[in-house]
Amino acid sequence: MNRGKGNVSGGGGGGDRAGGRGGVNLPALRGYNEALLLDLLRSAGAPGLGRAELAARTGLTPQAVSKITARLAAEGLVAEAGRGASTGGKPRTLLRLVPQARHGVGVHLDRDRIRAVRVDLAGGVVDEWSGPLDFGAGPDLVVEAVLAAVVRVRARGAAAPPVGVGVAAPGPLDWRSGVLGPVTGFPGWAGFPLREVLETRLGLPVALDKDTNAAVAAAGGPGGTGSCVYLHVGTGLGAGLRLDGVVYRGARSAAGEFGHQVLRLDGPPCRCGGRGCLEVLCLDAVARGDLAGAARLLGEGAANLVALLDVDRVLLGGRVVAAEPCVFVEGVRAVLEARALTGEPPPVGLAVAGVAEGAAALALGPLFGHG
Amino acid sequence: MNRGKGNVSGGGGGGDRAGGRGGVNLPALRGYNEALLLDLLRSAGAPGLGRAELAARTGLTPQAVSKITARLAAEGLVAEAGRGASTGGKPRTLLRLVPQARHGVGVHLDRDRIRAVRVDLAGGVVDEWSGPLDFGAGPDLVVEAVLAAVVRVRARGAAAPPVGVGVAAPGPLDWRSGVLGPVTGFPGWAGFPLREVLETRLGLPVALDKDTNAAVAAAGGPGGTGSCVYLHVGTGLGAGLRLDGVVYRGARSAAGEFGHQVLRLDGPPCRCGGRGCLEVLCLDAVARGDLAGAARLLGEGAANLVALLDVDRVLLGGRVVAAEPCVFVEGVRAVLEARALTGEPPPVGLAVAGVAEGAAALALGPLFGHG
DNA sequence: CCACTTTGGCAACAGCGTTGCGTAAGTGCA
DNA sequence: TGCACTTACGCAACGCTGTTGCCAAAGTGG
Repeated sequence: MNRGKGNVSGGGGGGDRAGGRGGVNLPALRGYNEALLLDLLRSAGAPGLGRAELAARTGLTPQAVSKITARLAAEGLVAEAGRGASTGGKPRTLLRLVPQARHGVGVHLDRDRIRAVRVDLAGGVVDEWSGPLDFGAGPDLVVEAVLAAVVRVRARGAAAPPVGVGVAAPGPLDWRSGVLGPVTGFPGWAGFPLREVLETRLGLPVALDKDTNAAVAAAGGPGGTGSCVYLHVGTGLGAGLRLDGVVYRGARSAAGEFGHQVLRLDGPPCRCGGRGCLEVLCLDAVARGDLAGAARLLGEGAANLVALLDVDRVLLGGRVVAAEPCVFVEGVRAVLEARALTGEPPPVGLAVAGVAEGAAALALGPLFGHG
Repeated sequence: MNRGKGNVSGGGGGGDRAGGRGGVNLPALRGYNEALLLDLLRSAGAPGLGRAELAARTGLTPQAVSKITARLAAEGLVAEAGRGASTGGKPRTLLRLVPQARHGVGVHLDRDRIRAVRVDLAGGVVDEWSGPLDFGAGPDLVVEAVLAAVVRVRARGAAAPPVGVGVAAPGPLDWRSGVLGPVTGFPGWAGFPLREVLETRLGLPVALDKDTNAAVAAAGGPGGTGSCVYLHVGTGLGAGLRLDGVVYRGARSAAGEFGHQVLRLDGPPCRCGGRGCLEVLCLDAVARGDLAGAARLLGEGAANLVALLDVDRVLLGGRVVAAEPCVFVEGVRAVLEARALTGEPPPVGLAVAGVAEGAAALALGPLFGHG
């Protein structure tokens, strides 16, 4: 292992990922530093960064940065982009990411639709396609649908193949093994090794994750280091957690069960067996047409979560939210404001990027050292 | 930076810790791999591990492991410990950690007591001392008390100084800067740079953290990789989170506010301004003498948390729990059992190691690459 | 016009894990 | 008892990493 030679994605640590951390050898170190610089350049965005600035941020010497960026430039991932203002000496020659150098594909499997996007390294959508889907039709048909969707957005001709394909599916699923669980309403999926099947059929690395996790991966934007939660209100309630910049999935990939927190002991019974779960209360309010009330309830749940995890930002999404975005954003914000323990509550916003974009971001993750 | 030469603690990544990740150079790589092997040997415990086994677990070559362990042996951190059983060839010569090679000191500042321990590398308590403390007497007196406590447990004579000193204090406090916040009941502490002051006075690295974080760091035991929560019931309610093996502190070091989750909308008012917080409900039950009811309420809050974070293990501690441990463990366990969404609920136990031991573990963290 | 600052490349270097190969020390079978 | 085989592990040479020393380029400011 750790024979990564010439490929940027070779970094990350090596070793078996079962259990503890792996050892680091020189190819892994090289890959890590390359990914680190790529990540910094991606975060920096348009104007670009000078080599000296990269050196200061990473703690590497300017000479090392020059060597590494030269390798990245040789691979076409990085290019010079004019000069910056002088600070009393020679002006820095700016470097920027070349977004078109590589691509990633993301696929969102919803219960009744499929959407696929192809994104460049900057996260911009280059191509997209969506169509109907019957998730309940079972693995075989859905696999074919995914393959067809990937073909539709995949670059044709001589262009390089995508770095990887990210697939976002309804939970529960085991992220480590890539195997689906008993999806609510579609128990027939339980135990299907979707990631493995897709990797074989596509011949590409596949990242399979829950839709909420994909959403929060995209929502965070590139290179985010803070903590952020995505709250989804649709058929059910779910949460995606990005803690200290990385998606948190929990010991058994089951983290994010946000809807079954009890908000009202002795409240109405929930399908989970409990009573007074946020999901029951919130969806009941939605069914009654009381969106403001639903938003307040969602806010209470969000406030519990904000207090526990001290997050930077709260993002909302899902079909119910999309119907009346402002009502939900304002309702949640008001509750967070009222329940803030100290200081400012975290800002509340709408998840702008889609789930498919998030899945693509997960597929590109290893390139930037987030895999 | 990154000039670590000959010192094991030099690893970890280097670079400024503000913002993103740092770059890795050769000294940092060396330190990382040394810490990794030390961590594996610590986790392995008594019988020891062979070099070949270390190589298999890390992904490094056997030759690299031999070189690294030779360096560690030269520093006295590792020693050979007999031979293992043969598996068809030459039997492996076992290596084990030398617990006495280094020490760490942990100090627990409670509201009315101070306790200090000295632990060896295996986490075993070598020396301990405790005495009364008036945390409200203010920073100056408490700093003197800490210094005195460290002197009492510190190894005398020619022994090497401790690797570091960990201090656990009531929150809120800012872990990154080492500055205390407005501690509940003792607002005079707000803004006091305890870590900096102690580092100057002691001449040793100091790790300052919330008591709940220290508790969960110890509770996890050495080298844990799963997710674990520690729930504290004392004057208030608090939680320490260890997610994927590392202590999670949140964006502003405020994570773990477990007591102010709303369990009963329109319940009794709480000092935080909300209504029906777990803390109010639970402590009211305690005040009424209804410990079983308090345990059930704690269980409901724990179940919310378990569902959200998918933790492996739940640990209980604090004076209220200590009064009737079995009632709380059984009560929480019963609720988790009833509210388990799928599969087995995580086991519930008592936090056996103390907070001071956890503080010491935080001080030893950098040695094992957990800093 | 010149001193100064800052950027960034070339070449030699120290140090990391890796490769190739030899030796030590067991097991298993005839 | 003898021999083939397996496994563990060290020595020496090596390739590749980031680092250091030095120098050219390209600005600013008096």
